[in-house]
Amino acid sequence: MFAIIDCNSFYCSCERLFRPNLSNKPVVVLSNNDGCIISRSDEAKSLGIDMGAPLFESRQLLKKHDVAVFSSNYHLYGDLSMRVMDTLRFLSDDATYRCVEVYSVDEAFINLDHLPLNALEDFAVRLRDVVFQWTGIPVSVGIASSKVLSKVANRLSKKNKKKTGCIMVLDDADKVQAALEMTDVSDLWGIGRRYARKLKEEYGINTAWQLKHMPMEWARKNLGGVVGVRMIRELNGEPCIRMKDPLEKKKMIATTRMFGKPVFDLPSLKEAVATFAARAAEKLRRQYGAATGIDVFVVTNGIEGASYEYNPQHHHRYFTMTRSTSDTGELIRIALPLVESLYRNGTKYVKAGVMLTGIVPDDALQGDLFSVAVKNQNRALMQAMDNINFSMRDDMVKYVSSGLTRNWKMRQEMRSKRFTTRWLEVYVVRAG
DNA sequence: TCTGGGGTCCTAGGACCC
DNA sequence: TCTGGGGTCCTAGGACCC
Repeated sequence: MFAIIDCNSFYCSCERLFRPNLSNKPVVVLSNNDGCIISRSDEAKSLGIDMGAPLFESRQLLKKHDVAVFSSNYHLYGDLSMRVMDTLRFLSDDATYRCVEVYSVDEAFINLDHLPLNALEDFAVRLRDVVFQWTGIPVSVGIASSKVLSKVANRLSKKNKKKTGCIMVLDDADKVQAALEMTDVSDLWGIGRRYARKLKEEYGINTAWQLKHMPMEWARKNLGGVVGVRMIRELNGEPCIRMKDPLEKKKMIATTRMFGKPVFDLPSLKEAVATFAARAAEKLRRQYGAATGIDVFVVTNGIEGASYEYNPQHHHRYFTMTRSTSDTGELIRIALPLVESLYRNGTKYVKAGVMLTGIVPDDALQGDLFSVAVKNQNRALMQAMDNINFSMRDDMVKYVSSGLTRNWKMRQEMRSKRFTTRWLEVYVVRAG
């Protein structure tokens, strides 16, 4: 059996932790650049505020109902996420069973094969209560025989919190049937917009229960090949999506941002790309990796003076290196000519990014037959830089090409303090 | 007039997730 | 005026190999 533990309205719950006066009030958290609404408390949901709604469209509604609005504060959420995950690992004896998979910042799967069926409900209650007691974050727990079914259970547990207490265990066929019958295909984990529409319009399949009874061959043809087959099996309670090894490294690392305001000039664009390359390299070194490919992209949105229209166009350039590297300076040197070659005078740029691919472990750095012995990658320098930036302040030490003014920096006008990760911003209970 | 079979690797692009 | 960021997996098709 699998459990999925999901933090309720995670970002909002984090904000509320330090603003207890907001505990029954509507709260929303915005995406980077204060663009869209990406987390909503229950009270905000019931006001009809949609997930992903652009802020400017919801301003009226937010004001009318006195909704508390926060910019996203990833230092805070990341730290609280760690505490929740640590608690889950502790409660499930992860050191012994190696059974916790952190799936996202606010979700984790736990493999429960070592527990008897009749112990599942109690275990779920314990998870919910102890996590709340130790971290202050409310969670929902769904348990079933496959990951897809556990997601179904989790979702339903939140639908009617009073009745379920945010816990649902699908441990017999009747419960599974009832759950699948009340689940729309579009709410299944793995069925997105496209497939949901196709299923409904072309095949008249509306519920998860209907989908469960479709033949494998049909799924192979019409639902993305092996992915579709897996979906049918999972719906039938047969686990096909394995637990991921927590030691697995990322295969791609990206750092991308919308600009706070549009950029028209090349120097600013280069500054941004250099900054993103530096950030990406930092992430790369954190997993002891080195990259062989770098992809730089910019996003344009019409030309200066043209009337506003949201019609983003991506342009990118790729470069494959003869040997992998994790050196910030080297990556910046490669990235800058790429962005120069992309730049067109008079174009309005709204976003840019750097993606590192072809990631290999950095102890297996492949030498290059045609260049002199590798100069140790400036590794000592990189390490010193990372240490300073980690312990003091992001960007305490940086490359000049990343710029000093940074006019393109994103907007974050309503960010709360980094209560748990910055000494200067620690929560004050009593002054003096 | 006619032109094999079997395989690998890579990239682009689509679909999905939170 | 104004619409996030960071990932994964899969497939098709081209280039190339013997």
